[in-house]
Amino acid sequence: MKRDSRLSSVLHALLHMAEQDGPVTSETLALCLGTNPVVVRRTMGYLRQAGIVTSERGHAGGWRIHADLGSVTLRQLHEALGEPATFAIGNRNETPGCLVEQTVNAALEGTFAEAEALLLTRFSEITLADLASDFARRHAALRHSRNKS
Amino acid sequence: MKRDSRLSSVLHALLHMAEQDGPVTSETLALCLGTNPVVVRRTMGYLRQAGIVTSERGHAGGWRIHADLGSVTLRQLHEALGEPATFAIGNRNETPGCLVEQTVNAALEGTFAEAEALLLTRFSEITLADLASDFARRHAALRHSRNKS
DNA sequence: TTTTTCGTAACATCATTTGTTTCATGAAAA
DNA sequence: TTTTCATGAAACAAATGATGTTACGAAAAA
Repeated sequence: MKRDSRLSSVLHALLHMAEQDGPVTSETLALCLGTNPVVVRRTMGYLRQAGIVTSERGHAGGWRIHADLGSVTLRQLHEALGEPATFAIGNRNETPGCLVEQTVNAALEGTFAEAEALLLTRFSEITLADLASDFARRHAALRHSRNKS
Repeated sequence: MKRDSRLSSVLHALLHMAEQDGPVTSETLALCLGTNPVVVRRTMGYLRQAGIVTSERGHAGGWRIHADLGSVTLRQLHEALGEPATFAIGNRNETPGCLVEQTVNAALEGTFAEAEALLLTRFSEITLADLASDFARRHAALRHSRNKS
């Protein structure tokens, strides 16, 4: 199953951008992500529409975070990306005439809805600032283990 | 995103089989599901391997449920199907060298794991018997509303 | 005016599920 | 024994959707 990795991508990009003072180009981000600048523009475009980042053209242009790291949640990013389908498992037929299938759909939908609600709740509890401090912790731990060895 | 609808399919098939006394052919199930007999065999084959159904060839052959309806949970069916990926959202790179990406992955994986655990717990709480009685309730309600009108 | 960089459209590639064709095999009926 | 009905399985085709690529236009700064 091919998974939508855009949330993962934009998080990766945003944390790299958070480490920089100035704007970061699509080219640079594409190198970080191992992809293509056009894909970066396409994906980051959703975040621009949501007001989370800005972009500037020409010399010294690129992408900037246009929000406080502590105020941007994973849920906002997920919404900015258009709330892509959460589950890779689904009903065969969304509007069945068959009563048996309606029964099956209802059971599965209820269960998926519950799991999705939990996922979105957790997403709304995690900010970019949280991830940035996680990263700082990992970075420090790595330096420490390097010094020891 | 193309969703895996096999769990939905086998549930639909199993409930139809539960309504029948004798075996049900792949041909009949394919008509119920709006698909192809070969697809039915392919999918039901997983349930046979798990011992949930049996199949017989030749005249008066077909598929039978080989378990008590109350003892088969959605989780067992999900496992029988090979535990397909739950989420349509995932990490871009599963084994990143980049520490930023490791941080992002860890955060997402933890969240997804929690949501998946909830989903599997709910799956383990729902049996075929539950769905069958749901169906009976819907069926009765439909007959009632028909009589009134 | 040249270079840099984003914006966008159009198309190509790739992966995965689902559907289809085909033939072999086994079991029961004629 | 032959025919019919059914599954088993392999191989291939179609459809879908994310991702990658090419190409060109527009804007901003050197």
